[in-house]
Amino acid sequence: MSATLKDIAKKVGIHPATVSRALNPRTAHLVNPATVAKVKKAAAALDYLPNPMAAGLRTSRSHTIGVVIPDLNNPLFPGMVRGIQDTLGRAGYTPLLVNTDNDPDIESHLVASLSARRVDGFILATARRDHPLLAQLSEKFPIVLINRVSDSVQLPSVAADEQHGIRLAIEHLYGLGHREIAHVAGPAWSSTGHERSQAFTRSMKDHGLVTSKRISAVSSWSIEAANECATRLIKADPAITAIVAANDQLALGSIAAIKGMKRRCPRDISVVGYNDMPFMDIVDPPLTTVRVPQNDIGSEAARLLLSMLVEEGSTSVKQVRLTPELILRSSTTHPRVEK
Amino acid sequence: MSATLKDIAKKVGIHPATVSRALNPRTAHLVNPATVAKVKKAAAALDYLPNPMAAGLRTSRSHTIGVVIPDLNNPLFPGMVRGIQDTLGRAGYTPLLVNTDNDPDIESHLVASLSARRVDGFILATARRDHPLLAQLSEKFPIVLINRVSDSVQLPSVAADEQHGIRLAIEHLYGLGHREIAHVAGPAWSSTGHERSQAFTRSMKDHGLVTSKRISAVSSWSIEAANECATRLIKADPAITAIVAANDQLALGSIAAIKGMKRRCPRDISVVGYNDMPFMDIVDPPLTTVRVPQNDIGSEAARLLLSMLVEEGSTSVKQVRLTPELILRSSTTHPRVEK
DNA sequence: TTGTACGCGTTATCAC
DNA sequence: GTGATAACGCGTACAA
Repeated sequence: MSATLKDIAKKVGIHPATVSRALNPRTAHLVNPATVAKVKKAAAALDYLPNPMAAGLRTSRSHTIGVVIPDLNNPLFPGMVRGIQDTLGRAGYTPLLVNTDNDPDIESHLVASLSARRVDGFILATARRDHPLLAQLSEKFPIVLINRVSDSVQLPSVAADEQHGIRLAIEHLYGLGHREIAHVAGPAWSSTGHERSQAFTRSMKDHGLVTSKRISAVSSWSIEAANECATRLIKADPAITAIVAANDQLALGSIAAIKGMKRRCPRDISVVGYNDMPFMDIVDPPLTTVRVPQNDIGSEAARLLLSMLVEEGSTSVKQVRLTPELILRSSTTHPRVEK
Repeated sequence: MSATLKDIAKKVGIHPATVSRALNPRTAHLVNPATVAKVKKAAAALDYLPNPMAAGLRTSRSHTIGVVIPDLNNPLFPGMVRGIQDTLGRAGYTPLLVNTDNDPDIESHLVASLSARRVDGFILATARRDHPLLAQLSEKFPIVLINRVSDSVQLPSVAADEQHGIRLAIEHLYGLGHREIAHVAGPAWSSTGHERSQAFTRSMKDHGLVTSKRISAVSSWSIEAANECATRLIKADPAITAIVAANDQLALGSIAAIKGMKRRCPRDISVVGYNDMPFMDIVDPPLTTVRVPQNDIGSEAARLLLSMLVEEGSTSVKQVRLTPELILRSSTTHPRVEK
């Protein structure tokens, strides 16, 4: 039990309402500066902490944001979550973090329980392209999507510029002399997988390169799935000299496939990843990859949501795209000269 | 604005207090089963969600737990956090997660703001061995320490059995034939670093091996620091055939040091890590390491804290130790036979 | 078994 | 510039 407004009021000899006004920055100007000072001193002396439940009950705002991600163990997310935590925290908001494990039922359940907690808004990082929940939810709450965009509903979002990222990868390979480039694509249900796959096709076309039979999608974002997928691609077309993978796990699987076929990366086949997860600089070979600014995505999303919380009226839907960069390491090199 | 008890009461035609009793599992037995049924139906129809702020204001319990970790980006923590989230969530509690970045000032600040949020308890994963905060905090709140124990105060904790983990590593190396084993220890201020270092000395003694001049502590848990540290150790004593590192990062730094001295791991020097971070199976060489059950540490800590919340009276301080296991990979082998 | 009455700590709206 | 008062939604001792 810590001190309350009433305690301070008693100590200073004024009414609790005045104490409330004095302590609230938005209303402090209505109060005599001298009494404000006295109140503040008394508050510090009693080490008063405002009770957010009482305030929330009155104002029906919890200063709390629901953050829904698939899985914290996926190295993609801790960076984003930190970005969110840091900017929300600075603004006096607390993120409530939950994991869906990519299960729509669990997701519905968790979103419901966050609603019960009276969150003031949501940041959603779930990856499915279509989701019935989105439309309903966005009518009741301010929402920001991260690391994905929505197909159906038009919603505020913060994501990497996938088109640009994939282009960086292909320009790099093209510059090294590669022409026979394949794509290990992400699952079809995934928003990022879909976008990167489309970006691949477009960028290849822009370079005058063919993609037919050179794109194959995995069923899940796993090393094993990518291993199979890449093996299939290489067997189907032995002329391939480079692979663009839709993320780092898929790149690692592709490298495993290359090794499994007794060929070498990058000597025989170059590989480019996507995301730059931790430790991608010390795998074998160190992975050339497109780095996504994960922290920035998180903090930008938080900023966007906070701005939506103040200007309720604004109808414009902001869709922020952050620019990725290519990190050059050892998994890419010139294609081997034919003997 | 969702429905309230009053709305349900009006719909059913009874008093709000009765609705409250009917909906609260702990008091439902006081109510006519027939009216309970009617109330539940009405609640579902209006999709009533209890307002936790109002309940919390009344009961002064927020059903919220402060979870304080150094940095979510450190791969050690996501697993523990998931364990915490999952078990707390099942019990109707919500974790409030904050990062200290190992800065005591930031930590004090965050703990204060979590207190302001009226958390019902704390799970602390901060690593410093001594911390003035602990004693005070533990008087006001139920606390569980994870991944560390406290030197000064006797507090409930959940951590890995470091003694056992280090012993596994040394027995493994000993069994391979190693006798000249060095230890790249963690920072002195770190609880785990300290414990593992002590465990190393003890286990070596138990095997009749000498440790003098074979232990050196890094100043931070970084690959670079370990690189320097291991280089120093090897230069000082070229007879060393194996290194036990206090965690995986230090193991990676040690391997880098070995490579940097134009020697090979494991051919010239074997290395054992600790933690089994993600991707340690695909670094070069794949790392033999002691796996800590991170999820279990988290869920066990949550369970412990929850039990403390119900039985306020209990004075016994539980200190749980979870058993790690050795993961055999390719960074260890027989010592090279002298020519 | 159900209704009454009150208070948790805060803030918004009056009136002075 | 400040005080009085009511209300946010819920839980609970007490009365009926």
